[in-house]
Amino acid sequence: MPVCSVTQALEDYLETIFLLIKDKKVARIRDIAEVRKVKPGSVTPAMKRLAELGLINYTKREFIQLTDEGLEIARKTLTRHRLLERFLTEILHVGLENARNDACAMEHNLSDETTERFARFFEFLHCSYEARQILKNKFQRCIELNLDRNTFEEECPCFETSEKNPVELKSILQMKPGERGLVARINADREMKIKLLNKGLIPETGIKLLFQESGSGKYLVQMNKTELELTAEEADCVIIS
Amino acid sequence: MPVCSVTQALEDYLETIFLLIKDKKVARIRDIAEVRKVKPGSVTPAMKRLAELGLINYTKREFIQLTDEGLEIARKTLTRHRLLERFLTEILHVGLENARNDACAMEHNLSDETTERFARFFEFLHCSYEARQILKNKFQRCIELNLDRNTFEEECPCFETSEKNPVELKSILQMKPGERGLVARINADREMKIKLLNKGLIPETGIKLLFQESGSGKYLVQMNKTELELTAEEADCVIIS
DNA sequence: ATTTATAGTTAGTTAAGTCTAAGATATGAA
DNA sequence: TTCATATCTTAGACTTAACTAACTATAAAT
Repeated sequence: MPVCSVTQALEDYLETIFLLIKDKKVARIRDIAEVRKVKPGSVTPAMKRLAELGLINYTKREFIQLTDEGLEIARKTLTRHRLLERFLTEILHVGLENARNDACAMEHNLSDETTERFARFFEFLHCSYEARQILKNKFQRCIELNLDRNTFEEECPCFETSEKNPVELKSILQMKPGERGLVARINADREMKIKLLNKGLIPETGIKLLFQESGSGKYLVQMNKTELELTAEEADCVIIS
Repeated sequence: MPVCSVTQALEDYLETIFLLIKDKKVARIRDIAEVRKVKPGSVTPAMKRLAELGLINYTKREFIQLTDEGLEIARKTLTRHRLLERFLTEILHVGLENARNDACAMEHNLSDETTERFARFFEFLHCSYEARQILKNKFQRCIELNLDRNTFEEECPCFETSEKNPVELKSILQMKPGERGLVARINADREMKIKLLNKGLIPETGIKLLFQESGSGKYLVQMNKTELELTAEEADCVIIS
């Protein structure tokens, strides 16, 4: 009588069942619970719901089998997971553990269009030697350089091809009150970078220096119609173009 | 006394409050409900929980104010949303509506590392003219071509730089039983492409043609240690390298 | 054949998050 | 001032999804 739709949790169960059957031939309640990090007592009712929805064949204490429809959903979810995980690791060079967790969180509710675009990105790389070189070498080196050093070195490979602007590293510190600019990047170590990113200072964000508070020495910046207060140290990390 | 952690739903409420205050100066229950597509009766208890967690200042029937901590979370969530939405629209050329919805679904539970990498991708593009050209022109044209035509034309810009392999379009149809290969791409219209992607046929997937069923004419393929059945029409769309 | 350990089920509880519908409060117009 | 309307709150119900703890079935070992 209930029969709603297949929720995120149920999709995860299907995915888990699929992988268990693939690896170990059968999916037991116990193993499902272990993989999903829940108690066995939580798995049984989930199996009942999946069975009600016609996604698995399930009778008490028997082995669990995916139906055709269940298999389709499991494969679909897994495809999204793999695409996202690969994109994060291979293109963005995110560490495996973070990539895995983030892919888990993102794999549900991903539109067909986005899924297709992620796949197409790989297809594109597959046939474009040039693109591969740039992404897998230059971008990667760019990441490594920035992780090792505190500052974004001028020798960073991506500068080689920068359109003949003399590389000028102007930060908010060099701005005059009332002056506007676009954030080019954050020049800081990891911790500071994430802190400033999380405040909203992502590349191409339009900002305007309102004024420097004489008392505290803090910089008041307008960004996306809201105000932001930065210490001198923080302001100096924000490179403006 | 309860005090758990800030859930996805609560994060969304904070984000909504932040945006409302930015746009309309004040955040009313009614507007929050409208934006979040929820009934006002659901908003009040959420506000109580946010107040308990110290993320907003809230007293009955008064305007809602974000605390410093609440503001921080709202900004952080919004940053992730913006990065994802921009990445989907600007780099992967996903349509705005899908990009927006997908960003909403992905913005929670995104690790700092991944967030930073998305931002760095923009930073990289910002300073690499070459990368911009390739991604924003070639990749984009590649997408457009494929959307207009049914087949992946040889004139596709990414082939120009393909490492001197004579562009051979071999599909599963041309494989011999027992032969192995890697999926290079799916050559099909949108609908078929998504269907095959969802079965797991993403680029670089290793596959092996098991045999062609004489009766049904279907192709049985091994992929990631599982078996997949494809019609001749489907098999012909899967380009192998 | 009986016991024991393992695996699975059930019932009852908790919590988040939504809804509806009824009640309370404030704002503005007659 | 009073009444109508808009806005907000409250209470009670429902769903999903987890937990614990007690119970049951199966398989292995004595």
